[in-house]
Amino acid sequence: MELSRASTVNVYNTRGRALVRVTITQVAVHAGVSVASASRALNGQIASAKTVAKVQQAAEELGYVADATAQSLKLGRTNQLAYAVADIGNPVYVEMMTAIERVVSASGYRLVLSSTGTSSSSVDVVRDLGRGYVDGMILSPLRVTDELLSALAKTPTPVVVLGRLPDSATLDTVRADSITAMRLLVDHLVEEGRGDVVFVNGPSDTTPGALRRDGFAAAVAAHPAISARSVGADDFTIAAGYAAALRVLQEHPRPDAIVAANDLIGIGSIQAATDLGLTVPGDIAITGVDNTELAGVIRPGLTSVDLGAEERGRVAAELLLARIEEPNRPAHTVTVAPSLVVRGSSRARTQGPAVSPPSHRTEASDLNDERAAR
Amino acid sequence: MELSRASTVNVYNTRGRALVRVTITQVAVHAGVSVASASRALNGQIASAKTVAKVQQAAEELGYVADATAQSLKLGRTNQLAYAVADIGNPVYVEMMTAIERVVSASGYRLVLSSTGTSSSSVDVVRDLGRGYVDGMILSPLRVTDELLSALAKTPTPVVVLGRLPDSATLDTVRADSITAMRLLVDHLVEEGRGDVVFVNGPSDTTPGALRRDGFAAAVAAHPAISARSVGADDFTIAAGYAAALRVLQEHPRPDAIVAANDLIGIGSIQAATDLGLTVPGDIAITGVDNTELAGVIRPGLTSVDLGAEERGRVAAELLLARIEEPNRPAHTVTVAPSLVVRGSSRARTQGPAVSPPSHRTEASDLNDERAAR
DNA sequence: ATGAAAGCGCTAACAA
DNA sequence: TTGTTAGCGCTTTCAT
Repeated sequence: MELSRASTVNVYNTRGRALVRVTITQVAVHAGVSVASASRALNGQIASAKTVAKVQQAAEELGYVADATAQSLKLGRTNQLAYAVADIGNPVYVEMMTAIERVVSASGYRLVLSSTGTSSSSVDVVRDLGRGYVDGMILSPLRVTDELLSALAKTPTPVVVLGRLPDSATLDTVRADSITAMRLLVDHLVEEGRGDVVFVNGPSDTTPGALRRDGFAAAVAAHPAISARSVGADDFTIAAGYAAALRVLQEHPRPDAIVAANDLIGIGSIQAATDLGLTVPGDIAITGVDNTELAGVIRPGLTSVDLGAEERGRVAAELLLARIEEPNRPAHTVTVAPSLVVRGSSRARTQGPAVSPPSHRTEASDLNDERAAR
Repeated sequence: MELSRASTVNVYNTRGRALVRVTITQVAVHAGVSVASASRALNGQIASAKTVAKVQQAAEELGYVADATAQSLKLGRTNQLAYAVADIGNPVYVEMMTAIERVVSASGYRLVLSSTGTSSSSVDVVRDLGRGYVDGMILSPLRVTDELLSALAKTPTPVVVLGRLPDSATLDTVRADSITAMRLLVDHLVEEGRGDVVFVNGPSDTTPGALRRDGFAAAVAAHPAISARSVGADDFTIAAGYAAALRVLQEHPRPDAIVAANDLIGIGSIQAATDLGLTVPGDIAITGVDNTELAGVIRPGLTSVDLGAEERGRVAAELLLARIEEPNRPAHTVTVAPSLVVRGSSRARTQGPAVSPPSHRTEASDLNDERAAR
């Protein structure tokens, strides 16, 4: 094992730790009953009070905990569900995870998070989770390939997909409505008097990238008077958004609005504009997508369209629980409606610095900003 | 199942999905061999080429995947490790997770993330993971209680703790050096001519909160000439930091420096100062802890002390792998040295807006800013 | 090289 | 109410 030269390492004697696993057989022997009685006593099945007492004391004394793999093998379920997501660095996925966790833990499941991004592909993750580690999984794939669809079709484990799938795939799915979302943003900018809009996308070979690009194209088509085009950032991150926006803002003529494909790109765009000495929204209006907490925290506040991450997570979890309960039920596709949240970054006039807490859409202080959509 | 009124729901017919799990027995029958031969063929044990071919084809045709729980029960290991963390919304934990994942996946383990924050306590998580779901775990507890120490002592699963433990606990541990970290920050601020410093802590009943508070107190004790005090934010978040800083900055006399207990509180403090019409660093210098990506992204850049999250994660993973391999080895405590990263938020004079990409400490553009520590 | 059989730790059906 | 026993799916001796 290599350790950094900068580190200090101390070594202590290991106390005698109980690295051995105590089994139910040992508990039964210790309590003077059969393993069946021990199992029943431990699981609240019918057993005499005397037996229960003896077994519980024996279990306590020996530090018994039931082995999860043996229990799972016998019972055919693990009481574990997985949320598999590519990019846990994006706050919107953390928000979804929190919503999912709330629902599944209320139903007695533990949620484990599988990060598909780093070393393994989503296909590997689906295959692996399909081996019985979990009773069901919620998948947020960044790219939907034929290989992934085939893995999804083959896995015996119930799956719910967050994101768009081809119509041919009849799986439970929860989707955002990118078309409406982009229309809300473009309509808003046009209302605010912007006429030269650039869409700063993430990678367009990802599902969200393709959908938001198409949504933007459809939205601007409804406004023949404005000028619009798209560029791509390398990633859905602040740094990539910064780099892409820097290029866009140094062109001539400079656009008067940037529609970023997500909040991170939008925040990078605000920083780029500020570093170029431009004012937001005076010189340039900037909007994001996802309405993450950061959008309310940055100055100026980032106008963003809320894709309902919390609701999508919650619904996905509910669909998964329903499918586990009834494996052959028809597949559902749920589309969650977006809503626009207008903040300072896209208004026609700048407001003076006001003392108000950074707000998120769930906070009352934000309600003034919010506009209903659809 | 309840669905939001705003949502659209479509229902399709379910294609006949293979919800049944195919076992190795079925593969063996299909291939015309015994289960033992099938197992050997599948696992690369000695078997004739003919047998291997037959078995592999049968497995392919039937879509066989070995059941994880049965395999785990038989082999006594799961090939899974867990990272249990309270607050996955904090980017520093994501950074650690990424480092951990890199190490463990190189050794053939899958990493699962257990979020201890939301519904269950860390004690529950330790107990649950100790049931055999995983071969080992890395724990980042926010609070170290006697109950947690007792659960840690009892679990048969190898554990590495990220954070400080009482000296009586002889477990593998990886720690940051809060004392040195806070000293680096305070020394830097004094050098820059600041003389009235407020420490905006997170909850001081957490381990990081207590350590950073003590570190700050020790650091200011070395500078009798400056005035210093501490206040507490409700949480290690941007919003809580904003609220706490707002209070501090409205007092008279106003301090000329804020030392925030982490970057999120520091960013909230910058926003609060800006919203009050103060300039950073002109009117007030602000520093953070953790050197997360956000510190390089915000304007002005947030001076921060890097606690070595990447290294701590990597070392923790290495310690865990070493312990799994050799369960009775002596316990190691590794302390990772901090380093100061100076950015615009704490300099004596403000620099004009410069066009440079948002930088993180790993990027070359940041090297100019960085000062070696220790 | 292959097959029969034991057994990982647990729960549940059946008998007593 | 309790104990005996089968068996979840897999790997691995042990014979052959």
